[in-house]
Amino acid sequence: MSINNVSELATHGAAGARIASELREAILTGDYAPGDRVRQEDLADRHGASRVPVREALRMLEAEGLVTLVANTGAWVSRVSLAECDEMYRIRERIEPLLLRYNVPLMDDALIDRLDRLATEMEDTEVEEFIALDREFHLSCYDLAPTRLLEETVLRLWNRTHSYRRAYMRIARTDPDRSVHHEHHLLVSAIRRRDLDEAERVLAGHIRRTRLELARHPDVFE
Amino acid sequence: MSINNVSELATHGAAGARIASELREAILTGDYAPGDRVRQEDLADRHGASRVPVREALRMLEAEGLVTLVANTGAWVSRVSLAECDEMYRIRERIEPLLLRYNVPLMDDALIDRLDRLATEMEDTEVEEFIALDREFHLSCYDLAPTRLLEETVLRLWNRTHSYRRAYMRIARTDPDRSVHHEHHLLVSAIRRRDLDEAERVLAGHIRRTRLELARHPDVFE
DNA sequence: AGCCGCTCTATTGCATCCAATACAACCCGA
DNA sequence: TCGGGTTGTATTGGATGCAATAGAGCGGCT
Repeated sequence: MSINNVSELATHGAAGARIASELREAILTGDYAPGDRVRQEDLADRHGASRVPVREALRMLEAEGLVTLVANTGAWVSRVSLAECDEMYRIRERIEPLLLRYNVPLMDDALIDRLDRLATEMEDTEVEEFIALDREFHLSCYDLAPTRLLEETVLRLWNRTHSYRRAYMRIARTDPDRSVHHEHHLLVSAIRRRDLDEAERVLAGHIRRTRLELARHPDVFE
Repeated sequence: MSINNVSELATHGAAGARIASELREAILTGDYAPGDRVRQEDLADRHGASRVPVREALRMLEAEGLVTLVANTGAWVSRVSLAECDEMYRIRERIEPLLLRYNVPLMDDALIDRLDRLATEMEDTEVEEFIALDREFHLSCYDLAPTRLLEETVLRLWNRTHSYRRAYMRIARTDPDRSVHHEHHLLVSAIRRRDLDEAERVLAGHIRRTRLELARHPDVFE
C-alpha cells in the first residue's frame, strides 16, 4: 500500500466518499434492497479498503437516510413506511415547485426540447427504463440554478423513495397510468411559456397524484 | 481504558454521536463561530476519545450542514452566504406551514397557553434570551406529530442559520422589530381557533418577513 | 525585490489491532 | 418440554501508529 500512485494519484482522502457513492448507487439500482443488512467488512473487502472509511461512508448515507445504523449491532438499508413515504411526497409537493421556479428562467430551448423528448420517450418503456427516464426528466429541471441546498434536499427525498417507486411500478404496471405522461407534457408546455405559476401548479399536482397513487398500494411497503 | 464502567455503562457505541451532539451545541451557543477551524485532535482530547469517533462526528455534522470538510485539509464551522440563507428561508416558508398543519390538531390548551406565554415573555428580552425563547416557541409547535422527516429537515434549517440569526439580532437591535411579536400572537390565535389555513398563512408570512429583514443586513454575512 | 522550489512540521487519512457487544446455540434444572 | 442462564462466535466500536498531504517558512536564483 505505497506505490499504487501514478494512476490513482490524488485519491487520498476520498475513500469514504467513494465508498458512499458506490453504495448509494448500489442501493438505487436495487443491488441492495430495503431491509438488507450491510456488513462493514463486506464493503471493505469489496472496495479494497479497511473498515474505517467504510464506517465513514455509512455515517454519510445514514445522514442521507439511505442507511439505518444501530449501535453495536449493524447497518441496514433503510426501510420506508407508507406514512413516511407520504410525508416525503408532501414535502416534495411544497419544495419542488419552488426549485422549479428557480430553474425555469435559466432553461434554454435545447433543454426544453430535451425534456419534451424525454417525456415522449418514457411513454412506452419497461419499468427500469421508465424509472431512469422519469428521474432524468425531473432532475434535469433542477440542476441549473445554484441552489445547492434545495437541490440536495430534493435529491435526498428522491433517493430515499427510489426503491419503492420501482416496487410500485412493478406491481401497478398492470393498469399503466397514462395521466403521468399527460402531466409531463403539461409541465413542459408551462415551462416553454415561462408560466411560473402554472408550472408550479402542474408539478405540485403531479407529485400529489403520484402520492395518492402510491397510497393505493400499501403492499409496496410490506 | 477498561474499567470505567459502572457509571457510564452502555455508552459504548455512541462516542461519535455524543461528540457530534456536544459540538453541535457548542456551535449553536456560539462557542464556535462560522469559519472557525475545528481540529480533530482538539475535539478528541476535549472528549477523552481518539480521533476515530471525532471523525464520525464531523461527518454527521457535515451532513447536517453545520461543518464543512475539505479532504486532507480540515474542518471548519460552515459559513452561510446571504444567498444560501435566503434559500433556506424560502424552503422554510414552504415546509414549516406544512409541519404546523400536522401539529395543530394535536395541540392541547396547555400547550397553546404556553405558546402564548412564550410569545409575551420574549417581547421584552435581550438578544440571547430572545433567540432561545423564539426557538422554543417555534419548535414547540413542531414536535407533537410523528413526522420525523419533516421535523428533522426543519430543525437542520434552523440550526444552520442559528449563528446568523444571533448576529442579526445583535446588529439590528437598535430598531427592534415589534411586528415579530404581533405575528407570534396572530399565530397563537389562529392555532387556538384551529384555523389551519390561516395558521399556515401567518407562519409563511412571518418567515417571509424575517427573510426580507435579514436581507436588509447583508453585513451579517461578512 | 520578487518568484520559484525545497524542506519541515502540523494535521489529516487510513490500516491494523484489541475490546466490547449482541446474538445464537447450547446446557442444565425443574 | 420449557425457561433461564452460559458459553462461543460473528461483528461492531474505538485506540494506536504510520503514511500522505497541505501549507508555512526558508533559501537561492534571476
